[in-house]
Amino acid sequence: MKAARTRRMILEKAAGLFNKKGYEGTSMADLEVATGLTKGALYGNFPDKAAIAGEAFAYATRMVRELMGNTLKPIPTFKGKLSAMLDFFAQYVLTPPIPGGCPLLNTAVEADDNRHSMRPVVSGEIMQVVNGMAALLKKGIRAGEFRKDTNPRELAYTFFCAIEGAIMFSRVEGSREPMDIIVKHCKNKLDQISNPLWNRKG
Amino acid sequence: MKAARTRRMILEKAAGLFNKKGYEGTSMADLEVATGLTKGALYGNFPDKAAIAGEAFAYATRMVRELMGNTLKPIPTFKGKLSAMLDFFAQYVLTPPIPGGCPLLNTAVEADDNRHSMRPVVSGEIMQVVNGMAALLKKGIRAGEFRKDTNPRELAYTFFCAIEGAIMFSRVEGSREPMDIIVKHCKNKLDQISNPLWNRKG
DNA sequence: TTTAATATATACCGTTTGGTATATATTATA
DNA sequence: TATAATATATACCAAACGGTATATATTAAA
Repeated sequence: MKAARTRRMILEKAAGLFNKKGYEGTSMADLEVATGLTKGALYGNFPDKAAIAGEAFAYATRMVRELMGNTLKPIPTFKGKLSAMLDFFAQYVLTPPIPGGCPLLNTAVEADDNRHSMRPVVSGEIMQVVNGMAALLKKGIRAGEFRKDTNPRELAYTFFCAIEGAIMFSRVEGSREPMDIIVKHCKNKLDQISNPLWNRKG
Repeated sequence: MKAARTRRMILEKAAGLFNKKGYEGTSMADLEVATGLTKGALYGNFPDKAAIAGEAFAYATRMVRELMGNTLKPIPTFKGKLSAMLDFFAQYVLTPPIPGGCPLLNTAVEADDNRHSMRPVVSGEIMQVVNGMAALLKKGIRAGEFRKDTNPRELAYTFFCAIEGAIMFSRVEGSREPMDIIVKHCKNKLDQISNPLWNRKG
């Protein structure tokens, strides 16, 4: 069927639009222009605007997750993976994989008071990222890369929140500086929790 | 003049509305309901919707700044002030002074791609907060509370970004847990940079 | 208390909103 | 290639949008 390709194209364009302009700020007319289609085609593939936005968010997070997965896969050490993860998020500032910055941040801020149905969805996606970071820290401890008194959960939460805050800060300021400071700080922390043997290694 | 009180009342209601529902998500009809006034009164006091939103943001940040200033004023030590600052931001999660969470976060996320004119305004407000934190750290170093190898600017950026990310996280999850973890982490950091004499003091 | 100035309400404007019914292309199957 | 199924375009809808002109209250000054 042709619809499958069309659906994907719509979601790709919609993901960027909603991420940049928000749900209320994006009109069906905007989607017509971005996709080069008409309302007939859009409503033929999706029941309504909310469905497009919902699937577009799922598309966006899947894209980012896949991209990050591919980036981390070849890296041998857990410290290296975490460091690359920080660099990956740091990219969000000027060259985000989905135009408009981090879909988690944008959708979370929009969904905390409005768009109630999106809250558990966004929350779940965030938990996946944080749990992923915590898992890397745990494995790193077991592998002897990190000190045993490291608190994986606390550190994962801290890294994630600092990075998301830095995305907000850097994007509104139009400068990489805040993000660079946060990434540097987090990498220092990674060095601090590293066992001497592994320091300067990954 | 009566207009002064009316203006203030409009801004007070508008600040909460825009902070909760965003600029695009808030209609003039919403403002009529919230204020109990009609369009005639609203447009008699402000030229257009953008002006209301702009002044409402200024109102919101001024309120928060005054509230925080009064909270920190009676605290004697710089470490105590910084600790109270963390607690103050932590409040944002469930009982924000302006309904809808942190105006800096909400407006920044909305303004990075849309509402271009608001970007320098939000950026300026954020820098005030970060510079305020950095100033407290610097004074704390000079007063002997904090170690001399502390980097005030880097730490202020990190605290601020972590807290803002935690506000986003906690609000979308509807739980204080992420924020509590970040506040605990930041306070630990404050202990780490404290000189032994001052530790456990304030 | 009258009057001039100010502030608010009412009624309306053109445009845009999300969404639908239906006609027309475009596919894939036989 | 004829045909049935699918996909897209066109034309339209009522409602809501931001904003305005003007009439009516309300306030402050004389």
